[in-house]
Amino acid sequence: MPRQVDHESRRRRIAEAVCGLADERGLEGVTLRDVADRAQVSMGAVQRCFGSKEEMLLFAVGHIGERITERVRTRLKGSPSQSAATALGYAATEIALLRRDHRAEARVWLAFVAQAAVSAPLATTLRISYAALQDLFAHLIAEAAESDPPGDGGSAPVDPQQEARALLALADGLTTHVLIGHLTAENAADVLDAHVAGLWKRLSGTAT
Amino acid sequence: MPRQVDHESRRRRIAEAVCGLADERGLEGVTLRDVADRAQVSMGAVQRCFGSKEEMLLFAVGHIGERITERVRTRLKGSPSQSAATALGYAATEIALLRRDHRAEARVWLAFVAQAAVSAPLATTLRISYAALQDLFAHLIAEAAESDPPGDGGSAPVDPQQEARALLALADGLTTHVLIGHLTAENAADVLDAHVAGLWKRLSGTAT
DNA sequence: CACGTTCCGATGCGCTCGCATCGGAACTGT
DNA sequence: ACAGTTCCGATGCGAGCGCATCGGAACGTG
Repeated sequence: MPRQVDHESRRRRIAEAVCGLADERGLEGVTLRDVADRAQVSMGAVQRCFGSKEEMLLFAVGHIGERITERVRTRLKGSPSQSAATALGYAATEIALLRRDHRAEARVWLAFVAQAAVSAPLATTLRISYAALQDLFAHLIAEAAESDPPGDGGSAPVDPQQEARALLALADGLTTHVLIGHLTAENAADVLDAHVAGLWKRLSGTAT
Repeated sequence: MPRQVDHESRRRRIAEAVCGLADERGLEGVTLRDVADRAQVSMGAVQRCFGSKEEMLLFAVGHIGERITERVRTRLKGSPSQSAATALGYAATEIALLRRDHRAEARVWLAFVAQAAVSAPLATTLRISYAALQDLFAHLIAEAAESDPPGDGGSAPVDPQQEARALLALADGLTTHVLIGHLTAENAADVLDAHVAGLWKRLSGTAT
């Protein structure tokens, strides 16, 4: 068993290179040669790690998806004591990738999403991440709902899944609008905060 | 003044071809040759109409942007008698491009949005459409607010611009999630309806 | 220490791309 | 009719792409 190489770490490094290029020039600007250059490996190495360009992109999108999901999860675990509402706000802000240092991730994610609209395998990979995030949010909302039940009327039958869908879509839309410069990051943060506040109010009952 | 050709209509035809291809294969799949084929003109004609590929894409995105905005405007003018809330709901549904026959437009739009994240001129063009839509929504919301003022407390200082931003972002996010198959069109419609209903309730006062 | 296996950097191939070029068709004004 | 202008279809070019190929370097094993 001769010379062995840690394929997995190399694949991850290549994925990072893919993301860097996709951030700067869009998905169309991602070529095998440039990826190899940026990852400081030769083209041959890239070809050995991935059977084709598509396989490489698929791995990259899965990689970044995991990274985002993991960051949200970490954010939640890191501060379990605070109220569910606060946690929800943080998580939503995190998912909206509003911080400047996450702008790159957002651009890459958007590029993949657009491509997924015409590529079935890519769409499948993306759905995994979205499903994970939606579930995460839904559980968080359900938890908040039962830890702080409606005051009296018990009127609003808040559906955690539905609310999670809304929150996720809103965060995604806001991120997109910030990326193309239609909104500022503050605009988006305000909208998101207001939405979370509204959700929180509905959870804790209709009373003021 | 020799042979004259209706450049404008030709440009529009070419733009339609661009959209058709972008819908089927994504923006990367749009080549001058294929565009010419689909538009039933020669490559030379395309090159004469547009100085470069980028210019062609820019025109195409402006074209489809106008088409969407115009459709929403028409939808509103067509039924001016109904309540502002109902109109808002219709407009939002329209903008979310949820109907199956608008799926193509949605895919094309998404492709351009993603590209705009790394292309300044494209972003500028897109912002025009988004600004128009946001203003449209904001005016509609403001109108609804004054035609149906808060019942008593007059507490909630609903900001039309902010609400318009939220609605637009939510619609965009939902459209995206439907496109990649994370949500069904019904899911999205439900979420959108619920959001509009919530907004309406906030407009007409905090009372049940 | 040689052998066998695994790995990869360099190179080449076939293809497609956007764009430039140009000769002739199409058409109007005289 | 004919000259002048506008238009466009065909063709060529250089560049860049993804992928296949292969000879040799690197390294565990007997």
